[in-house]
Formats: sequence, C-alpha cells, structure tokens
Amino acid sequence: MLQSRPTVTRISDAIATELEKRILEGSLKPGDRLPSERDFSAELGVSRPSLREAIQKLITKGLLTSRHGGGTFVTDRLDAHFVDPWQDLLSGHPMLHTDLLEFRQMLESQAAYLAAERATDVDIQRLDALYAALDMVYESNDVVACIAVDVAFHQGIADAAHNVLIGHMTVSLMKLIHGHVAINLEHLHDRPLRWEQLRAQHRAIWQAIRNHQPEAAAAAALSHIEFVRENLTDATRDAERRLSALRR
Amino acid sequence: MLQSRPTVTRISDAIATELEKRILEGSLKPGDRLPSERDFSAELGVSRPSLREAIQKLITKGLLTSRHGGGTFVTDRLDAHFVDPWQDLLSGHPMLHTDLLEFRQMLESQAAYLAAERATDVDIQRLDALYAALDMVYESNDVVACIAVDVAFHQGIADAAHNVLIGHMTVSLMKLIHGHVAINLEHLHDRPLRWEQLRAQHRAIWQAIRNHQPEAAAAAALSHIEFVRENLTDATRDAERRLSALRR
DNA sequence: ACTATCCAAGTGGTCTTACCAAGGTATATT
DNA sequence: AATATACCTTGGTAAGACCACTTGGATAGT
Repeated sequence: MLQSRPTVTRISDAIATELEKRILEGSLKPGDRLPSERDFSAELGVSRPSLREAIQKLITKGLLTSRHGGGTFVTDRLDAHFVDPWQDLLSGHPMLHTDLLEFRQMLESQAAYLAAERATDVDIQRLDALYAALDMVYESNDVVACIAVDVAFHQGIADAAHNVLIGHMTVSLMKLIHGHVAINLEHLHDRPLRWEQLRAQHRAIWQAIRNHQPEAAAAAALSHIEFVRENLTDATRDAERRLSALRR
Repeated sequence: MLQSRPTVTRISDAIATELEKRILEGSLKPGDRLPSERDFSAELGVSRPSLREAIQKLITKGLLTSRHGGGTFVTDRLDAHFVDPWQDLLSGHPMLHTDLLEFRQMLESQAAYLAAERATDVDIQRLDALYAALDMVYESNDVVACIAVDVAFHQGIADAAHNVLIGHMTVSLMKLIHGHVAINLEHLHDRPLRWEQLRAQHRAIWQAIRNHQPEAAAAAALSHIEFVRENLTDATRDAERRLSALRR
C-alpha cells in the first residue's frame, strides 16, 4: 500500500502527500486526531520512522501538531487563513450580512448542483441520515439542536459536491453564519406556516440531489436561501422596531 | 551536545534550527555536501533517525536536497523560503486545479452578474480603462504585463459587484491563480486564433456589464472560464507529454 | 597502453526492536 | 467520596541491520 510513488522515491514523501490529500479532501478534518503512530504505521503498511518523517514534514508545514503523550492532531490553519480576515470584518459591520447571504446563496446553489451531479452512494446515505435528523429535530423545540443539524445538513451537501474549495468555504462560512441561523430560527419559531415552508425547502433540495437533478437542486437551494434572506430582513426589522419602541 | 533544547522538546527541531543557523551564518554554503548521516549523527551526538527527521524538515523547507546513494546537499537557491501555504499545496496536488477553476467559474460569473446590475458610473469608467489597457497590452509580447492587467481586469469586475465577500475572495484566489494564468498565457502565446478568442471574451464581458445585462455578463464570464479550463488542460497535457518525452 | 566492464565500499532509505518520558485513566487507598 | 497511586497508551529517541542506488577504482579484455 502507498508504495506507488509517482516521481518521488521517498516513501515518507508519499505518506506526506497522502495525508495532505486526506486533509484537503476532508476525510481528516481540522481538530481530528490521527491514530497512534504504531497503529497508523501498521495501517499504512509502513514503518514507524517513515511515518514519523512524514508527520514531521507536515508539522513544519503547519498542517499537524503533536502533543507528547497525547496524540497528533490536524491543525485548523487552513480554515483560519480564509476566515480570519472576515471574522472581525463581519462582527464589526453587521451590514455585511446581506453580502454574506448573497455569497452563501451562490455557494450553496452551486454546491447543490454539483452534489446532484456527483453524490456517491455513501454521500446519499449520509444526506439521508442528516435529513432524517433534520426532520426529527424540527418537531422538538430545541433551537440549539436545530442549528447544529441544519448546519450539518448544508455541510453534508457541500461535501457531496466533491470540490475542496467549496467544502472549506462552506465550513468557514458556517462558522460565521451560526449567529444568523439562530436569529432566523428564533424568528420562525412562532410562525408555523413558514416553519413548514422551511421543511419543504430542505426536502426539495434533498430529493433533487437524491434523484441527481442538478438544475432542480440548484433552484431549490437558491430559493431556500432567498427565503432565508427575506426572513432575516423581517427579523432584523422586527428587532429594530422593538429597539425604537424601547427608546420611545 | 545539542541536547539543550530551549522551548522545544523535540530534538529533531533543535537539530533543524541548528542546521538552519549554520546555513544562514555561512558555515554551510549552498552546494556544500553534508557529512554522511552516520558520521553526522555521531558528531552531533544524536541518533540517526533524529538527524533524518531534521533533514526531512529542511528538505520540505527547500533548504536541503538529497540524492539516494549520493549525499545530502545545501540548496543553491534560497528563494524557496517565502511560500504561501496554499501555493505549495496546490502545486503538490494537481487535482485541486480543477476544483479551483470550478470555484473560480462560479465566483466570476456571479461577480459579472452582480457587476452588470450594480456597476456605478465610476465603476464603468474604471472598467473602461482596464479593458483599454488589456486590449493594449495584448498587442505587446510582454507576458508579465498581460498577467498583471488580466488580473486587474477581473478584480475590477469583482469590485464592481459591490459585495465585500466576493471582492475578498477574488483577491485571495487571484494570488493563487497567478501561476495558472502564466501557464495559460504561455500556452496561448503562439496560438493567434485562441489569443483572439480571449480578447473577444473579455470584450463580451465588458460590454455586457457596460450595458447592464446581468444574464449576458454571467454567461460571458462562464464561457470565458470554461475556455480557460479547456485551455489549461491542454497546456498541462502538453507539459506532461514533454516530460514523458524527456524520460524516454 | 587503453578501454570497458564489473564489483565493492559508501551513502541515503527503510524496517525492527527496544526503551524513555509525558498524558490520561482506572483503580485502590485513605 | 476525595485523593493518590499504578498502569496503560502515546509520542520521542536510540541502536542495529538490511536494501537500493552512486561512485570510483580494480580488473579483465582488447
């Protein structure tokens, strides 16, 4: 295993690029812990020193960190690089939320499109589970759980798109969005009709991806975020109204 | 010797920094050959695996190179120091190029769409200037200038979209893309027909934005990147062909 | 005497084994 | 029940052996 080396003749290099690949593809997510060196070397079919050399390489690249006696972990530097500039930008300027939603609309509709094209059987299975969880949790009144599952659902779609950049971008944006989703769900909480619409939208996206209908999936995702946008403006208007009422 | 480790608990790190120091100080000049791993490890008073880990680290940093059966040498060009983490990741994983272009296609078509909707008079003026410069510089054979203006043109479109995220994202991607644009233009340089197509595509985007035709602008941008994608696959295939010819 | 071939020493690359040191956990002791 | 101890797992280091490749000198053929 792993012995096929394209141009390099150093197996530690092969291991390093393999690990890089797994990190980029997302099978090794930031924060994940690698198997122990002994187990992992056995699993890869290489010796422990070779594995170590590869790990050290990636540590110098900043992709991994290791704690003596603890384990070796994937750094979250990749996401940090993309998000950091925006994080403070957004927190300081709430008016950027519309920009964010616009961007999200583009990103998620494209993700849905590609997911419908490329989703594998395991992707479908994962989405099925996520949708089931989503449907379930909407019955309860646990807003926190709703957010978590909602985010996981959209992230699942992005992963099914099989595009590294889309995957990482979605992760980044979701971290930013977290707060918005809270506002949005809060606002919808006592509006059963719209709550029901939301479920229908998620269902439409899910079905379109399942049936491998790219155009339909993209359209469904588009109108879903469109719905969220309208709702969010409602919500913020309500909030402003309350504020001005207080000032009066 | 060397056992005193300031903050790090990893002796391979200590060795690596020590070697770096020697290289920077000049006691190890570019082109110099290191002692054999066995001798050197004995001389430093460390084990060979530790020395090797340190050497591998410096190899990934680009400071050393090793030839199987030959020896380990100090690299003669020390420019490899400042590398964008994403940059070398991309160069190491060609499969990401397709992902990147796919993402760029989505991003730029959306940017063109929004730009056509929202471009102000000053945006238009700036785009006019950029397009004029682009048209001008294509006459010359200055590839470097072509890249710069090309990037500036696309960045101008992104700015005209008046979405902070799209703007920032375009800046980030353009930094990554720089290399690709070079390959692409290089490849097109002696193909006048395609060169002409490229001009026509830029012109189409520019016109559509000028005339505030969002759909047309998006379509033009889409087909433009599509053209680039096809071209780039051609270019990489050519490059591979040359390589395999050399190996024969 | 010259050339071409071959072989052996030296070098990086890999593997195995063993031991040390730092976390973490479960258990026993108080 | 709270604390402390022993133990197990994990990363870090070391030593020795073997393999694969490079190199250069010795040898054999011309």
